[in-house]
Amino acid sequence: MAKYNYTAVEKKWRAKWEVSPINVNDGKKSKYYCLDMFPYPSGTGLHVGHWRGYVISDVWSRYQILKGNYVIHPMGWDAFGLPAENFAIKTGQHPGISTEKNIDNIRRQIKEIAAVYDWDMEINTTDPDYYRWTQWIFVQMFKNGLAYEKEMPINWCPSCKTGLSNEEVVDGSCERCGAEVTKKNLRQWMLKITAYADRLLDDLESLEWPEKVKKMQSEWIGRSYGAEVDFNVDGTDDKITVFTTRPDTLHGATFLVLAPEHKLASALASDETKTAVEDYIYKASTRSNIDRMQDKEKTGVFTGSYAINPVNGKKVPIWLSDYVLADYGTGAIMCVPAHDSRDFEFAKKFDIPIVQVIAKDGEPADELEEAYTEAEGILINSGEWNGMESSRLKVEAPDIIEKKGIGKKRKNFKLRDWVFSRQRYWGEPIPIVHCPDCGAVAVPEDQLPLTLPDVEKYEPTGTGESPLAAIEEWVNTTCPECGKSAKRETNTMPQWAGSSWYFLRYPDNKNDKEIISREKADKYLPVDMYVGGVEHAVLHLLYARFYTKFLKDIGVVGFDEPFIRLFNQGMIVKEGAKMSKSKGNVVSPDELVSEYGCDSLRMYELFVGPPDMDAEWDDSGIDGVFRFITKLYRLCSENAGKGNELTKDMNRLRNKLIYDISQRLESFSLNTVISGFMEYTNKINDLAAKQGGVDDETLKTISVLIAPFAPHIAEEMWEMTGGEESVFKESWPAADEAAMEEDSIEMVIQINGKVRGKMSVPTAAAKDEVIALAKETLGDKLPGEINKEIYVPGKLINIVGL
RNA sequence: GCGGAUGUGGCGGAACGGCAGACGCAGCAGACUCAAAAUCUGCCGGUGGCAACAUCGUGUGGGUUCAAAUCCCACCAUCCGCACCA
Repeated sequence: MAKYNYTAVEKKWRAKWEVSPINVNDGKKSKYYCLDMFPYPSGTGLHVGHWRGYVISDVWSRYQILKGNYVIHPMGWDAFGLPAENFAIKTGQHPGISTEKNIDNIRRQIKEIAAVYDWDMEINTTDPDYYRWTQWIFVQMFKNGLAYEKEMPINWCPSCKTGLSNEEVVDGSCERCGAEVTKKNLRQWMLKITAYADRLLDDLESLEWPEKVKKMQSEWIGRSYGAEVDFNVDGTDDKITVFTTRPDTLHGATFLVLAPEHKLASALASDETKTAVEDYIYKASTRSNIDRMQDKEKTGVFTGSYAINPVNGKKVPIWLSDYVLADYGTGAIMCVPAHDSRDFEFAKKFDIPIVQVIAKDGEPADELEEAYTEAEGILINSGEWNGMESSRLKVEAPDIIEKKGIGKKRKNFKLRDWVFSRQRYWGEPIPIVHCPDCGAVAVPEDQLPLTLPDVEKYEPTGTGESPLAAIEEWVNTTCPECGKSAKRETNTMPQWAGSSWYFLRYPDNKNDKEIISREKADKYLPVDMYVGGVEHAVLHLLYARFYTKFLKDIGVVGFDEPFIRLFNQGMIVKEGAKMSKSKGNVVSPDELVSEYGCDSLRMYELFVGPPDMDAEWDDSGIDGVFRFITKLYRLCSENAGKGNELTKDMNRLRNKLIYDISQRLESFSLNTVISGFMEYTNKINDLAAKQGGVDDETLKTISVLIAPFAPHIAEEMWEMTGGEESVFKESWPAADEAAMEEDSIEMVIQINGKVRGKMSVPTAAAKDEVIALAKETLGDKLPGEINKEIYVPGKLINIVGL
């Protein structure tokens, strides 16, 4: 028996593809941009989980090639980052060296996938020719007022010794290392992502992304509509502005609460309350986020001052509490305990009056058991608003308040500006010079890239300065505007900087005049399909969308959204846990490839389960795919070129195969594509045994269909059946539905919904014939009295007795 | 607490409201072998039965329907996201 020598076959075809690429840009085909989230070149290398995503995108890319497209399918390296830097701290070796080594290893591993990556497009975020443009974008943002400096308390990771963005803090801990995040007052570079909040939210709708990801982003942006209302502080000229989404409940506001960090907080204290207030403010300032989040019970302190509710003139006490966030809205809220559960809890605890202003049926309750938070009901206890519908008033109140001159309409976002500077070494230097006379000045564009200098110590200082601050000859420079001596910015950019725009660079990666030519941007972008893990749902994907919108505004590109379609592949887990070096459950693809071949591993990666679901890895399962490939090879080698005739039965199978595979592939059901190949190969084998062989037409069809999944054996089969050029020069076939018709079909016979028999009927048979035949088949099982006969053409008959 | 996803044999998983368990792994039996590997054939949810067959069975409890893994309601478990955003 002919043994399938996958090693030789795979080697042979890789060499051929090298010489004559299968994905050619002839300028006439339409483009299809299929992108992987580029990897961080870690020292551990790839595991089978990484492979899965790359296989999925490669299958899709090869399918697009067969559909006649020119496919942009590039790969690169997101190579700035902490592991390389930490390794450098330990060894004293420049992080660029270990990075380069890791890239070489991972490139080698990725080449084992045999994906159709265009390696001429390769990029590396740590390459000065690349980060020149990362810096260029920053300069453009600076010039457009979107990059600004600010001294503020930021999230600080004491372990990484650097500031973090809001997005990088997960449950109060550092997204990277898990250390508890603290606050630190630092001068920071910020990006004004909030200027794009509306567009980032509204444009989500147009994207073909998983609903889950869209939802996560929209909640992260968190837009809400309402009003700002001014409360005068009784007996002073001060006023406190609050933000509320429920201005309809204004008459029910019986107290105000300010964040302890509010600028009036200590000024509001009276002589009697001074000690308690100062004490509360101090305690709040020292508590960590985690501490504050774990708080179940509300705390607070009365300031001793009162404010005047502007709609009814009532005096309401002003409290401080840390459940009010200083950096959202105005840092102060009006509290309507009857209609907000947090205010209710606070009012109960501190014995503050609760005034109901909305009643579901127009009748007030004797005593509220809990806050009624719906905006549905009739206004009561609300002066001129009495009798109005709360749902309507909720929408109209901002305008009414504005007309009365006691506040204004307002919308708010949860999204905060992006803390963009890091106090670490291994990142892009921020291209800014600080001049005592001119202030912050951008490094002129013709002087970019501003390259990362060598340092003696990579260790972060922990003082809020990056290691670059220690290099005097680098720090001391002259002002690009006035020429006087000045100092360079020593902070670096976060890792997200390079990944927020990399998809733009691939098609024009050697352009030394522009980030990308507008012509190429128009021709090759945006990305049609983006494949990667769901862990970037907010971070990377939000930042990349923001960058794209900015680049559109300055005319670099002509589109608003970088990624039209997004696919999140499920994680591969082992013993129920994510693969990691520390858990010791990493399965490397290297041995599997040498033992079973690339085609087998590719197919097995898909066969493990639905591509968007997590899947448990089990090495032994790959045997099944390997056996299938062996079987397929044997079928082909025993029959190819024998001149067997294409029989009607075989042609039916052939067309059904085309139909099923196409449908499953289009709907991204890649696991059932693989099982479909197995199923049909079994059937074709059986039929071949019965009729004495398989024809070349059928074998050719299989090789075209299987080409995206197992490209090597596909080429080999194509060649065996007489193909002279690559199978990828073929077109994806269309099924002939007429040829799929069976002469007879098997129908199920049910009595009262239970299967009681089966029968074969001619496809063309009419309803009456089928029912008569069913009754005959049932014989004495037929119920005496028949209530109903259900006939589902081509499927079943259900006879329902009385 | 809120929101989302998932729950089917020993295992991974199939199944436009229409034969539950396709396909594969593991297992069992047989063929070929001196033997093993490879390969091939058959069996492979539970219970009862020699068998034909019957009966139960898709997390739990209800419901809709001639017919429910699939639709509806309530609940349980696991995973993920958000978490005082006023």
